[in-house]
Amino acid sequence: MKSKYTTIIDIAKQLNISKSTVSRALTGHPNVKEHTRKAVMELASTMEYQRNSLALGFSKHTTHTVGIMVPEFMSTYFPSVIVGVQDVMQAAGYNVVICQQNESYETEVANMKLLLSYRVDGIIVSHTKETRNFDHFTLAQRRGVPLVFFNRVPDELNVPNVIVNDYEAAFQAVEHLISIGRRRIAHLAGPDALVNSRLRRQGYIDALKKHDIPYNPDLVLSYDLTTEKVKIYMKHFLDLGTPPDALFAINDPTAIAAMEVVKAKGLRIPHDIAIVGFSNDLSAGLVYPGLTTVAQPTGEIGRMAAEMLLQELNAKVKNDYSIKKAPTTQLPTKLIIRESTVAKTN
Amino acid sequence: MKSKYTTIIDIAKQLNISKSTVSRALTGHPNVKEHTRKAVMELASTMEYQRNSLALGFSKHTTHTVGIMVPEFMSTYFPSVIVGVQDVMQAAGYNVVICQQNESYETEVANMKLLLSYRVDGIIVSHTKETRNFDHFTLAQRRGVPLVFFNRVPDELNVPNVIVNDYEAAFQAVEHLISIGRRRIAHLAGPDALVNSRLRRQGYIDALKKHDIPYNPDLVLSYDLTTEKVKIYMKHFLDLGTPPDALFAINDPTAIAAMEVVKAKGLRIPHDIAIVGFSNDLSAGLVYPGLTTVAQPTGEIGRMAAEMLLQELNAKVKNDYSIKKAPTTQLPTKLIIRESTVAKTN
DNA sequence: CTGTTAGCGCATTCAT
DNA sequence: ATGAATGCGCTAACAG
Repeated sequence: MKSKYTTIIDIAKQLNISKSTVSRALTGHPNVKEHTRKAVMELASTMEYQRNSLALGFSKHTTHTVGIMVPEFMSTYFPSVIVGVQDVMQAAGYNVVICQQNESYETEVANMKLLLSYRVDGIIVSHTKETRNFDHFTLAQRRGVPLVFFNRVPDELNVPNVIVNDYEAAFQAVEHLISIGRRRIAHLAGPDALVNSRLRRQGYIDALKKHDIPYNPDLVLSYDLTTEKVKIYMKHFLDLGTPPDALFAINDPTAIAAMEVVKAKGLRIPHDIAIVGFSNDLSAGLVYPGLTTVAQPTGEIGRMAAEMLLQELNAKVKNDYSIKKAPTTQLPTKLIIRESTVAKTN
Repeated sequence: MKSKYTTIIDIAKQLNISKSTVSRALTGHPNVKEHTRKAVMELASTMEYQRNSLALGFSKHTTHTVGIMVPEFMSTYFPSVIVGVQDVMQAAGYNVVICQQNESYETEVANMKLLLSYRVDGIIVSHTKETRNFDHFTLAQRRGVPLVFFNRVPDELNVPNVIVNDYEAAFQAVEHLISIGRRRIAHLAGPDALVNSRLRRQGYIDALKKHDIPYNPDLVLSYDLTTEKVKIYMKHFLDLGTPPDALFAINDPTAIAAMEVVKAKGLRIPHDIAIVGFSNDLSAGLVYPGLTTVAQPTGEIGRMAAEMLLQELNAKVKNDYSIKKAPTTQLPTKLIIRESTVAKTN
């Protein structure tokens, strides 16, 4: 099968020189006569030569391409991290391939195999909420493909990662609720399998403890991050004999879905129930009332993850994280106070 | 340089058979003894054999991978189209690689070259707002790589595409504003270079005409889709001697930014000014008041675009759109009426 | 400065 | 049912 793409052989034939010379001219090798180089460049341009990265990666065992795997991208969190990653990687001469898992473990495994089969040089990952088995990640490591995790970092793996202090951020968020006089604070938590979900819950618990508010398990529900469940669980909270006067939600979509339930029931936010989310999704500033939430430096998270991956890629001797501790970068969060906790005083 | 990846040669050596046999076993060729096949499969599994797609695509001139290029993904529009594309393409056995242009023409050209250099089999595209030159698209066509456009489809190119009836949808949206008694309807339009921007503006103009409302150029501004500009232009509208009593915005982010300006000025929505957006972004239902907007079937757009691309890929004889008309699919829109045009009657 | 050659991993055609 | 040989496009080592 003859491809429509121009090859260096086509160029070489036309110019009556060897393909090596063409290759050298094209890659900017010093040992090429200026005249020859110019001729090659010109012909390559008119013939619209398009380098075959498959052949190149195939023969060089390196593709100058990295993958980024995210569990979903319907919130603004992951897209803005991706933009940060692209910034840094492209500046460093790498291509970035984006894979989206739709929160499906199977898709995650399939995408990992896809990236490996295309021999990407490294991968930046945030795993799905379903992921319990991490063999596909260790496989990459065994193949010498460095990984950098962010946001959802498995406890089970010793890998370089970029995180925020979920525990501390949650602690502060709940302290804020306490500071505005709330005592019956409910928490809609994420799946226990997610480390950041566990950390945020612990921050919640410890903040209560610090302020001598007894921990009430009835006010905490872990759920699978689907909107329908929020409605059910939130209704359940509101139907309690003594309903909560505040809610700390695992993330902004959860908080916003909960707000809908509260408003539908005719309760006022924050008067009857104050609400805090997490991540400062774009929509947090748009909903009514504005959602108090923990801002994460998404672009910076992406850039840092990319920097860390570059470190791995450029290491003269590959880091072996089966024998030494993997580096971690912790970035600061910031509590953004809006009207869902503090009503505007006009 | 020795790769850490297992190859069919490794397997062949261990089993003392030829790599041809291994290849046949792995690809499910009929002519392999059951015993041999089983041995190969088992060893491949224990050695964690990972097929080298580079080598395969390289020798077969086909990669079973398609690209999708989107101008941005901070709104929910493009991500949900992508999910639709992935649905169909993955079911058809194709891999999907996502590229994001950040609304930059240069990035678009670079990403196109990236995809071509990786020899993707086809590409689904929505171009950036900056794109005026389409050579990178015709290049793909000349290379025999089929393209399918959606949302932003260049007039200049005869290519398969999936669209909605922007003209009709805009017409209806404006008629809705007229039906609630508005006569001074402003329009924040997008760049003229975008076909759908021009169509929406024409729908706006013709709806006015139909209802004998004189077209007032002072009430129409085309802009570059950056939030800062919305603030400036919207303020300008509101400062007019007779400010508009309604706004039809090119898209939801524009409408939402405009709402902020209106609210900051102490005006009421929809009482003083009614607002309509376009695309039914997730945030349209979250802002206060809820934004009336034109819903687009995003998932279906992605699925259709993928179906059309599969048609091209499976065509026994390549369609030559320099001599015949490219197919187009038009999907229905739906005006979603919320409180930004019709206040709730409690 | 340039040409020749080997080799990357795989499917495939041609032998056997 | 299996092995040997070929070619895909490119870079780099080697030879001049």
